[in-house]
Amino acid sequence: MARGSTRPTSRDVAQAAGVSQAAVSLVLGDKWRGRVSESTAERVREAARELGYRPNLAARNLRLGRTRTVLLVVPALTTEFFAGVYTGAARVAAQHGFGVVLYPSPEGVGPARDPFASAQAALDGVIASSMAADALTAIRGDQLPLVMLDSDPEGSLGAATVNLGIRDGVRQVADHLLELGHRHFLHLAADVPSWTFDVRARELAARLATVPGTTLRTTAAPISIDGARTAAVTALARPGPRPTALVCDDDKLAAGAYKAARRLGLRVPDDISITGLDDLALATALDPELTTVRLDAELFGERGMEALLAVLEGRTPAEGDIPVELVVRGSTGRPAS
Amino acid sequence: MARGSTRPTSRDVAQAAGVSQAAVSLVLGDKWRGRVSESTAERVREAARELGYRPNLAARNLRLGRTRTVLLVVPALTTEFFAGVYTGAARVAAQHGFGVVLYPSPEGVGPARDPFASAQAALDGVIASSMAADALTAIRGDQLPLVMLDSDPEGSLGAATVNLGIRDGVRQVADHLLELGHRHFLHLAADVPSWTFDVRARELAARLATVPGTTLRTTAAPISIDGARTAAVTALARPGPRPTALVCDDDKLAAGAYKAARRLGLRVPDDISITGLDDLALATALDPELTTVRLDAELFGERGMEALLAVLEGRTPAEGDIPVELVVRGSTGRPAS
DNA sequence: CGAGCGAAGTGTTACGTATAACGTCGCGGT
DNA sequence: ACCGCGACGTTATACGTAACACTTCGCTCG
Repeated sequence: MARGSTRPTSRDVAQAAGVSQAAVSLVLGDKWRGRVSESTAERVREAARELGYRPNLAARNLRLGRTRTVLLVVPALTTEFFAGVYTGAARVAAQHGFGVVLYPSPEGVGPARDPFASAQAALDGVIASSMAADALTAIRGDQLPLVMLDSDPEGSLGAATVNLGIRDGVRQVADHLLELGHRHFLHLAADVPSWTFDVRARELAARLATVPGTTLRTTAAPISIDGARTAAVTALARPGPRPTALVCDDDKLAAGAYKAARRLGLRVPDDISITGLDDLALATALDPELTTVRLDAELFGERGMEALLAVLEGRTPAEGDIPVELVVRGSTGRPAS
Repeated sequence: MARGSTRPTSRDVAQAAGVSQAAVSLVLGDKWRGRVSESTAERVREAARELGYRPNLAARNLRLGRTRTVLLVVPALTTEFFAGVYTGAARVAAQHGFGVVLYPSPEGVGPARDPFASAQAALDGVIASSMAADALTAIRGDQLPLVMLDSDPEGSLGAATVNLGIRDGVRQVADHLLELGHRHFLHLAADVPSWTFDVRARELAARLATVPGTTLRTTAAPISIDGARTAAVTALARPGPRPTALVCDDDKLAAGAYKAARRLGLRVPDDISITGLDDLALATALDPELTTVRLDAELFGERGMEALLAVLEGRTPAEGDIPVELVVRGSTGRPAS
């Protein structure tokens, strides 16, 4: 189905309205006050409507060297978390006349070298979360303004960063469990090399190290419910004193931990306390409901977009982590002494 | 942080290599066989590398009138289902040298009129799922080749459609429950006006109508776990014979149904059988695991992309629904007679 | 009465690329 | 001696838009 004849251009509209192309551009660009009479303006608008004229954005982008469009790169679409990030970013963007386009960073989908090769045509900047280093340098090579979400402020090659208060969240989880009397911990860690997960491990270890008599073991698992289940079953079956608290890197891993506990005949929270991180819908679908750390994904997206706008306008982005909140539900309790 | 000086153009590369801009275009476009000597070609490539040259895609798009980029519009990012759709579409696209960009159709994020206003600059076509009718006509107005996912073949204004075998899936669910002996059904329906949900309702009603003595009630709920819980609690508490089978429009609604059952003191599946549709990770995180219909999201995405490529090349897209599969787990059983 | 000014436009150019059309040069064939 | 041709490039142009610089004309003001 070929594109009919060919799309009408502003020149076609001009001819139909009996004016010059420049006049059409002025009218449709809303810059005609005092330059074109109301009657001619209306004639132009009418002609445009008649022909079904749509400006060719490739041409406009070329002319203006700017697109009012931004790319949001997300690690994967497997959780609703990034849906929230997108929503927040899109809201702020819309307020400033910007659009947001998503690019899930491919994992096994073609070479990682061309995340934007295709889209870059229409981009003013990039917001990226947990991105491979080579892709990162590719963007920097493109000189595209870049904001990193939840990334190492040191290693981000000078790009602006916006971070959640993950460290604070992990500390709150640790404090909560310590207060309940737990001393033997298992950390179910995400099997993904990323700063945001490194921080979780470091902070948990650091906090527990301040309390004498605590033990901490760690096991890594892929971020999937069944991967987590397998890893947790193995780790919990190991000899030695069984941990009474299972700290998971995110809610999905926690869901796997529930399955592991069921399989081993352990009751939550009587035999073992479980915590997550994210506060997804999944958290309240579990039985008992999951004690977790609520991350405000939308606020995260908003702050990311605001930072990018700041960079685009030559300002310095705001600093400071986004606060998080411990949500205590039924999956944590006192350990059986 | 301004863009350094300004990006190097092909002309800059030409000057550095001591050739014309046309030669640069030929070499970098890999069309130089028999037109440029190997040594000059190498000199051009070297200069391009040196300057860090990247072609301006806006200019290229303008020149070629084509972008090798495609937009995937998804209704929301709240489930992993569309992650699979994207993965499949991107895989096929990559094999054909195309890229895919995502656009979550905004719900309350700015006017619905500009889903692509921003991105359209760089698009050859659109794959869209459950799209509002006005946005649909907007695309058609843009003359952009369009493939609709899971949409009414009749009402799609002549656009190509690729559909899952939802009807077949619903019929399998109904058959399974009827076979177990259920006669009193509650349909927990998604509160979203969309063909894909209409079909579920129609097919379920049609199938049950063929068996004398069955009853079917319906209640609508927003697609969220807690929205579904509320709706299900209300519906199940209504007077009259309590349904023994609860058919949910998707897995997320089913998770809400579990919560409702817990709240009402009903055991699954002894007191009530529950079914979902999607087979998300959520399905096996529930206790007992959910009987549901597995949709092959990746295959769905692949078929969608293949259809769009067919349209772009003037071919006729393949026909036929994508098969689905009933997965029986622990959430369905015989009703207490 | 002429300078000046605002309204209402138009002519032209540039953005960076891809490619069709055009040169030039040396050499082999007749 | 001259034509033709392949190798190696270059020149020129168009894609559709936005915006700068300019023109024309009727009026007002000093």
